[in-house]
Order: sequence, then C-alpha cells, then structure tokens
Amino acid sequence: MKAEEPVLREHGLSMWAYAALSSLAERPATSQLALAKAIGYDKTRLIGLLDELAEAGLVVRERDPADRRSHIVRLTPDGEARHAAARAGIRALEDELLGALSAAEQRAFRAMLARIADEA
Amino acid sequence: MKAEEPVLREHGLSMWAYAALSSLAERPATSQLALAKAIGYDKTRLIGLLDELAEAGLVVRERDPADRRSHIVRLTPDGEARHAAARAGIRALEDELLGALSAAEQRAFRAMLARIADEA
DNA sequence: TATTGTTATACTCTATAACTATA
DNA sequence: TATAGTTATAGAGTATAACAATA
Repeated sequence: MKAEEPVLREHGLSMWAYAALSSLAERPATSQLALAKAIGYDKTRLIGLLDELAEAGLVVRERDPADRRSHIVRLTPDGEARHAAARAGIRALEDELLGALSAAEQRAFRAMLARIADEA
Repeated sequence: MKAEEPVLREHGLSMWAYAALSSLAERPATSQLALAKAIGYDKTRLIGLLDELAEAGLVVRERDPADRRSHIVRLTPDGEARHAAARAGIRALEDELLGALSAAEQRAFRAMLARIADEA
C-alpha cells in the first residue's frame, strides 16, 4: 500500500478514494453505509470523501426513492475511466514488485495470499 | 500489521516501539539518527518515543564519549524481556494467520515474501 | 560549516458524540 | 424508536522548519 500511494497520487486518488471507486466499479452502493462497510471505512469520514469524488465528477449520489434516507452511490463514466486507469497503474506496480518471482511462483504466491486473506 | 496491533497493545507497545525494540535487540544503536534510519522512522518523532521507552525502563540513552553529540541507545534487561514476550505473541499470531497453508506452503510463502522484500 | 538531538508548529488522519430527516 | 446521513470536536499521527550543543 505504501508503494502504491505515489501511483494513486498520479491519478489524483487517495487510498480510500481508490477503495471506494473499486467497490463501486463492481456494483453501485445501495447506501453510503453499505459502501462504508464494503470497504471497511468509517461512515462519517466517507461523507467528505464522497463530497470530493462528487465534485470531481467521479461519482453521483441519488436519493433512493424506496427509502428517502438513503443515497444510492454510483460511478460516472469519468469515474469508471479514472478507476480503470488507476487500476492499470496498480497492476503494473504489482508485477514490478513481484518481479523477483518466476511466473509460476507469482501464481502460487497470489493464490496463497488470497487463501490467507479469505481466512482472516 | 493491523492484526498485530492488539497483540502489541497487550504488551504495552505501539508498532513503532516494537520496531525500535526489535532493532535494538539485534544490536544497540550508535546514535538516535542511526536507529531512526534502521527502522525507517522520523528522527524527530523518535525522540518522544525514546522518552516513553526510557521512562518505562525499557531502554537507556548514554552520551557517546567519542562524539558527545550522539546518544548510544541500548535495551535494558526489562527491555529485552518485553521485546521477547511481544515477539512470541507476534509469532503465534503469524502462525495463526498462515494457518490456511500447509507447513511446506508456509515455508515457501515466507521465502517468497523475503525475496520480494529484499528486491524492494 | 556540518551534524545530533531537540522543540515548536501546522497539517492530516482518525474516533466519538450529537444533530436532522426520514422511516 | 430506530436508521441514514451529516456536522463538530478532540485526539493521534505525521511532516517541516528552526534552534542549541558539539564536532
């Protein structure tokens, strides 16, 4: 994560902004609370983050007609593009960091890492 | 590191305190600046950290007779004991976190992780 | 003049409680 | 009353510059 920060800065994103965009790229959030839980972030801090992302035109908040307390949060086309660009940069850095390993070792390493993360 | 924090708290240590103690357990520091560089910490923040560790009786600072600007920093017997206890807790947690892997996989995983860290 | 340790300051990040509007 | 979103505030962590003592 420390190594990834400079890459994200190039794309104008903080670590938490990238986490939010990544979650929203998979699927829009039914509420801000749901998004906060999905990325393991504090709901009160998410507000300011979404304010910035909305002002930058990367996300939009819409009141849920079914429950007017909730805000549905989704990526704009610009938000999708920004996330895709940042993710490409992150993946390139990951490949560089794993450069000490052979292709087969990289697959084994990523697989074991995923198993450990699932466990925890 | 996030998972290790509660373990360190049980031993009354912050992450940076544990990093400093670990470095000093290998060898005393010839200066505070050397210790800061060894653990990748800011020299100005190290001062307050060492103040706390010294007050807790875990480390001692002595003027270097050869260069009276420098402080030699070393662990006290209490500091060695505290570090050993914390390290044991950390190792137990590591084993738990790697529990999803077989013994052979754990060895391979740790070896690859070390190679990646050396590269970076 | 350069270096070690120190202090002061501002800035960011984080955690908690209280408020509003809706249900 | 309970929940989603919001605001305010205090605290912890961090970065930077400036200073005293020593080399």
